[in-house]
Amino acid sequence: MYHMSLHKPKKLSTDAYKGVRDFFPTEMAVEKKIFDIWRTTVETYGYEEYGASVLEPAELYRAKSGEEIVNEQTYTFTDRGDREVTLRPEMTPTLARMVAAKKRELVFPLRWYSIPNLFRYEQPQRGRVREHWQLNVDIFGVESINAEIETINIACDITRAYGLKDTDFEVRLNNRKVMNYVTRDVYGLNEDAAHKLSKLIDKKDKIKPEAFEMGATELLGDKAQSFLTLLNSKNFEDFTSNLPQTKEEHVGLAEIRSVIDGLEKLGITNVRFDQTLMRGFDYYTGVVFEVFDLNPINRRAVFGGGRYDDLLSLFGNGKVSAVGFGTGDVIARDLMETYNTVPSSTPSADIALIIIGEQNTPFALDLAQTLRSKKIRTVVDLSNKKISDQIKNADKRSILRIICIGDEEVKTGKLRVKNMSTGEEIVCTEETISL
RNA sequence: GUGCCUAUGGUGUAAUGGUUAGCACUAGAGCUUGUGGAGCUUUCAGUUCGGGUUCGAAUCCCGAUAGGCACCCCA
Repeated sequence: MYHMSLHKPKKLSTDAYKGVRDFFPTEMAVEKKIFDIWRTTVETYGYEEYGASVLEPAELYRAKSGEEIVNEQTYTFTDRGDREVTLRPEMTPTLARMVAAKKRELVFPLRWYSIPNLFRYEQPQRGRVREHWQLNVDIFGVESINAEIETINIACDITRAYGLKDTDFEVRLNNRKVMNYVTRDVYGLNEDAAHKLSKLIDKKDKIKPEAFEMGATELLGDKAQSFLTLLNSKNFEDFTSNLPQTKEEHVGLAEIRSVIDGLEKLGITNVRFDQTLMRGFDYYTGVVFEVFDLNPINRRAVFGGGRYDDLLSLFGNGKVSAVGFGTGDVIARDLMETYNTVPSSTPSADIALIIIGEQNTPFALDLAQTLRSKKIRTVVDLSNKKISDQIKNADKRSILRIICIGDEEVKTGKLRVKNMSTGEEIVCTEETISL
């Protein structure tokens, strides 16, 4: 126990801390179901689970994300040894650290997944909380776009397992190589201007067309109009034909084409090239993708990921090609609620033992052990209440079967297993009992 | 960090500025000491907090706090 204020007994709030969730058994059952979908799906692709501590040195994120993000958007504190510690806001740096650490002894290609809880210090709103659980799926050591195809395939399998049909969602693709080619080679921007332009593209759907056009003109001058035409291309073919003539197809475009073709061969046709898809991370180097629910109520991406071939070089161990994605439990819940596929809860036990008369408790406890040894989930009613109350209680918990244990049963050893939905009773003994 | 909205028992809700703040659900007790789902009786429990206006505030005003939503940001 901890000390409460001695002079002023103030009631403690029963609310969970801002932006984090309590999981009461009803909610926990749903959470477990989500994790179960994640685990069983990725394991059919041969992925292995890994884990790590929620605590990381703050510098792990500073290296990549910058001072401001660590200070303002993470939970960071100083420990007793004056170390800056951060509650992990994402898993990828931890994963990169782990893979880099054992790079020489790991067998590639590596297929790893994890379900970490992640923390972000932000204003909670729909689809966004301060602590969430996220499935992270990554494949290391595959240079070809088959890695992209595999991970997107997994993402689609999981989305379907949530209860969505292929017509309910859409995979959106882009390629950093293409965007770099467009901004640097085609429009001749320097790194800084290219970065600004990609931020602007990211905002395109959120700001007014005039504001977007103005921003584009600022960066591109008289080339802005041709850029706008390019960016407003309706589809992939349209986009490639709006690009200025080049001798041969750019490698980034070829990758996109291959991913779309490869997925189509696997029966995934709800894939669309989206030239405005940027994703916030700077570390992506190739194909980036998101999965979106087409129902506008869920505005946030269901999945997001891409290729990040350079990240491991942060740890000075050379490059390792990598493709991965993440998806959260919050959006999974939102989707299952939207599509009415939230799994119903299952009873906590297969059978309830009802005790009539306290003197019969030892017999019931012994019988319970026998049942459990037969893998029958057994709960003993220890309330000493009236028989009707005990039966009511079992009924409220949707426990399908009961046995009443009174003087008569203890004396004769004859037990009656009652089925609560049919009312049917089966006579047996402790030795012959089964469900 | 900014803006908008909201705040009544555990939950969901009702109450032209004017009775003792009503109802439903849940939970507890009972009608019912060997068989449940129904019904009836009954108990516990509420105007977020602090000011102000008024003869009178759950109701109107101001502030605080909390929550939701959106922006910012998005790993």
